[in-house]
Amino acid sequence: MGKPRPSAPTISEVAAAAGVGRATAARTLGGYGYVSAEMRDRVLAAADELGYRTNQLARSVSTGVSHTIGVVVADISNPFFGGVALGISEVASARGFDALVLSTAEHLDEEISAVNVLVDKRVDGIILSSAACAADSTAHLQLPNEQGIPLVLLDRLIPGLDLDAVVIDNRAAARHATSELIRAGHTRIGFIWGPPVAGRIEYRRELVEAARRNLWSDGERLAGYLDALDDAALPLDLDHVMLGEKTEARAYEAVTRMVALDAAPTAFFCTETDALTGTLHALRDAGLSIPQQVSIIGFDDSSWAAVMNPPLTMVRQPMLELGRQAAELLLSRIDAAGEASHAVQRELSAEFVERASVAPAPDER
Amino acid sequence: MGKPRPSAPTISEVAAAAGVGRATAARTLGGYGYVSAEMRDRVLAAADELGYRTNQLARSVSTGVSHTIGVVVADISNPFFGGVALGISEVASARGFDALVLSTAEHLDEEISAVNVLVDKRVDGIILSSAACAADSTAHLQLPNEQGIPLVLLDRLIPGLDLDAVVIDNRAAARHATSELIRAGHTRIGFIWGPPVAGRIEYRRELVEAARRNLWSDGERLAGYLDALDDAALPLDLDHVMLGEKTEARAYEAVTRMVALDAAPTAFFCTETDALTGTLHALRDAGLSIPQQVSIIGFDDSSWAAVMNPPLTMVRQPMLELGRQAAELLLSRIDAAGEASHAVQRELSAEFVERASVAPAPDER
DNA sequence: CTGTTAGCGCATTCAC
DNA sequence: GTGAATGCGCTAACAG
Repeated sequence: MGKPRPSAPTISEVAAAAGVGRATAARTLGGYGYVSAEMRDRVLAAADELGYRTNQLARSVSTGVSHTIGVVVADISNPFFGGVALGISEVASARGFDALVLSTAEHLDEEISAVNVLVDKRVDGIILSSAACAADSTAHLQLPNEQGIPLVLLDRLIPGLDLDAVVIDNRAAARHATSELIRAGHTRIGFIWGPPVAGRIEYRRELVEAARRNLWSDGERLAGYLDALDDAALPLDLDHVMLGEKTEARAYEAVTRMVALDAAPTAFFCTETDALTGTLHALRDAGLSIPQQVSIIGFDDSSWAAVMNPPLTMVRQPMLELGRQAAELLLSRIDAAGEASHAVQRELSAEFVERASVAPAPDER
Repeated sequence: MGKPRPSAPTISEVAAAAGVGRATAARTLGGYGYVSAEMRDRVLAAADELGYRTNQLARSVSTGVSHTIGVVVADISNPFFGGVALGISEVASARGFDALVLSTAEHLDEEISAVNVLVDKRVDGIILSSAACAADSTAHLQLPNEQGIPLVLLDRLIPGLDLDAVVIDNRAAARHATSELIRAGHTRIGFIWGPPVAGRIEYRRELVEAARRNLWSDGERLAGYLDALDDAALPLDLDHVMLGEKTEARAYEAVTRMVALDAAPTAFFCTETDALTGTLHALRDAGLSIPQQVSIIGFDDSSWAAVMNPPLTMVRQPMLELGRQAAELLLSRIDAAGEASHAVQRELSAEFVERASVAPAPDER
């Protein structure tokens, strides 16, 4: 037993010091059961005399409740997940729960080990934003439930699975944004941040297929873009959708390539912050001005977007609310403790923030 | 004993199923002590037959080690702390530790209760960015050490206390940024994000005093600004430093007021993102162009800064590295387990990222 | 109301 | 090598 700690007084020591039985000390210190006022005072006095602090770990193994929830996201430094994490901890801590947060860098194997760690640490529940897409490779998402630990999916659904989830209506948001561009007269709209496929894609069907094999949220945004095109009976130009690795640098390249096309897009819809900054960079280097020559709409509003020149029209996601609702749902599951009931899926809607980066399409050149 | 869990097999059950003693099962499952190959195989087989998972909580109460560290910051949704948190979890998880992260909203009472929670949950160490400034109100920072739990301060020092810490050289960074403005010919430089004092301030001494009663990092940045002014023998104009609540809205008001002055600043140094966006807003509404009419330097570089018009010159803080080093220091303390040795204070330096928002001061009007 | 006693799941000492 | 026995700090029946 390696116990290097300076000692940390136990309940027994407090009981001894107060001259009462362990149970009495345990009751007053644990705040349960009956105990007379004077006994309590003696115990309390002895307790803070010795500097007693409850060992929650020991309590947890005894009660089976850790008052800790697990949160697994791709990247806690991403403002989106940061906002979500804050929302979660707000409601969790108000109810006496703390969050163990793990980042997976979007790697499935890290996600799997994160879930294992959380289960082993006996968290009372898990909120997880999965990188898994296909319904295969999702065995780790079953594990918690098998162990009686509620799990709620965050921001990304897994099509085949019937699990609790709280997400954003990405598809509707993307459809709306794209249609706003169309309404302004644009017919050639670049979609930045496509599915990360390697080769070239020839048919729409392949595109949809590729999207479906990736992050749910990304796929939904692409679907919304396609919806809007269909609504307006506009053709899909595969040269106008970015494919490949999702980095700012690749977005830059993609946009640079697109603006050199004969049928260059006159507007861009960027589905993530890095996609947007890459696009902005490319547009500047190409000498194109916003919104006179090209219109633009981004995703993930930030205080920066409002101070740009021009202020950028954005799709704002309710990150805090997403976190809060996920936490509330999870806590209600924890309260219900195993009572079966089918999966709940909540969908929050994103807000369209209109500013000044969308203008009527320029005349055809 | 409320144990609603579907059962979770224990080491004893595995031992029984494998037909060996508990200890043998414990040894192979715990990976310690001697055990013959065939016994091990039997145990392992029984283990995954039953779906055995180690109860780390129970192990922790037994060993006194939880393999969990606590991280307490003001706001996990702030990209700065998000970056720090990522850095921490990178090195922590590589060593088998997970992070319990708590946000305090810069409230001292929440910070205190956060520390208590962490101590009670028996984390192996704590990394904390404190809102405490004066050396009073810091009793909670002693608690962990008394309990044998290492604590390392992050980003903010507490002047009176001799604790481990990893910080940024805010003063030097601010001094450098300000001096760059001076070098460009500016003599009236606005400092946005001052100490949050209520009334009016008449003397430099009061200003320094007010800063000292607040966040260490903020005070250092102000000190660096003052240093640069002194270096150049420039007078301090108290009307050029923002006082009051630190919000984007107040920054907007402060800048709006400053640009209306007879002796209006021709440059601004903004020490935080919200201060910067507030300033940018105010400048735009005042019809002032950057950098022709006013130069500007911000703190906390972001990918947005590079795509602004003009690209903004910024002070970039090594957030990830700050987190990594704090975690490394903490883990080394955990390894050392109580061996006394005096406090280590590491100081990382911020990087000055020169872009295009600083230009020579316009001619005096 | 109080104290005795028996767990919780795992680690660890010590005879066999 | 192996397994019985004891302990970690706390909760929780159960008598008194």
